[in-house]
Amino acid sequence: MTAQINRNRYAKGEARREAILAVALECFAELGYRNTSMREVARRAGLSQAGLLHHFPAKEDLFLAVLRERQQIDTRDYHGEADAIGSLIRAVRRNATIPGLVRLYMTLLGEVPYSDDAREYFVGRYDLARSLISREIEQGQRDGTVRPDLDPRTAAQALIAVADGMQVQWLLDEDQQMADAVEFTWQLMAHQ
Amino acid sequence: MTAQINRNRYAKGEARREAILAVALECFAELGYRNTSMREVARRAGLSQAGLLHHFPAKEDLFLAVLRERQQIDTRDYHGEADAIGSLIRAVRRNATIPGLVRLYMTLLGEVPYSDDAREYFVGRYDLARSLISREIEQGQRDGTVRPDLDPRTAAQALIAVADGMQVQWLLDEDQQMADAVEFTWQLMAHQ
DNA sequence: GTCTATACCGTGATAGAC
DNA sequence: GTCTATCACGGTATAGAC
Repeated sequence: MTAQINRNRYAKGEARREAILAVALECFAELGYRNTSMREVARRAGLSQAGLLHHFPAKEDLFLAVLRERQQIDTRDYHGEADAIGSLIRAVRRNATIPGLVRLYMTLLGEVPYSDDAREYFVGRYDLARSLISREIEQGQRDGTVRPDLDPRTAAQALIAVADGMQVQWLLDEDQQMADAVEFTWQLMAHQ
Repeated sequence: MTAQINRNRYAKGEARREAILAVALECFAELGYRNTSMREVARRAGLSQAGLLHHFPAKEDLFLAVLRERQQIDTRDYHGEADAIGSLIRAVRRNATIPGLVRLYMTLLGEVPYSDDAREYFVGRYDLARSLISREIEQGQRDGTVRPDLDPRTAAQALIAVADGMQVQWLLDEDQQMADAVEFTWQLMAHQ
């Protein structure tokens, strides 16, 4: 990327791109992917539809860019924390406080069967989470804080699954305490 | 509905409707909801687009009909079984063998944030599952087969969440043993 | 109940001027 | 980089024959 060589040359274009991306994320979360038109994104971003297409040649590209942005956030969140399971629980708890975020997540999930980009995003995300969490479970088993009879990989899968599944239930009824259910499951895995 | 008064009068129309519905379900599972056109459904069902519109005036109506059909199947499956948790695990295991079914499920879930019909369907589905499963957990606690310190409702939520969450992971990688993860979680809840 | 034909409008996408 | 103009397609709708 030449952006670092001469930042000013692309600064304006980059700023535009970022602004569009923020609008797109807002639209996807608010209206859903399929109910969001390029014209609406363009309107909210203050340029014409063709102007928008200069930055993102296809709607799919907008979708992809949103995915990539989220991936950066995820990776940073996970790597910044030594405590993968704690950060999973905290992330779930935090998600409930950010309007539209869980909606967006569900929208992205709904695209998985039909978009290779969406699949790629989630595969990477899950691989990372699974390996970090199962490693932590193994460590817990060595420390005697986690039941020694658990298969670390299955346990990690189950923990992540609870987090995802509870987002669905929360979306249907915001009274559902999604983080509590994840913590509950994690405590079941604790040494007896 | 007058269908019961004189069945023959509507038998042909009903058969057509059912055939269309089967095609629509196939299309949604294969192509996704948003990639399925009314014209394509009509083509596969062997009638014209206008003919299709006679039975289902809007695409949303097709979607709704698919939901209702699934709801019937679900209700029958759950009520036919005394063993709600066992039937949950069996359902998850069976889902992996029916092509497109998990895809369809994800597609429907993806519509939740934007379709009242989809929300209504899932709310009813989860309420039923949660109450049946939590009741069974309470019974297990009385029988001494389930840990007495568990909150039955939270445990039921977590079990359902694992089932849903594992479908996501399975969609990304069919090697994931989704039913095993549900069983694993259920065994964590067993009396120690 | 089903067809053909036709039309309206919103959508994603392209071409080419500035 | 942004625009106008234009396109083809899809969801929806209607009229009218059979």
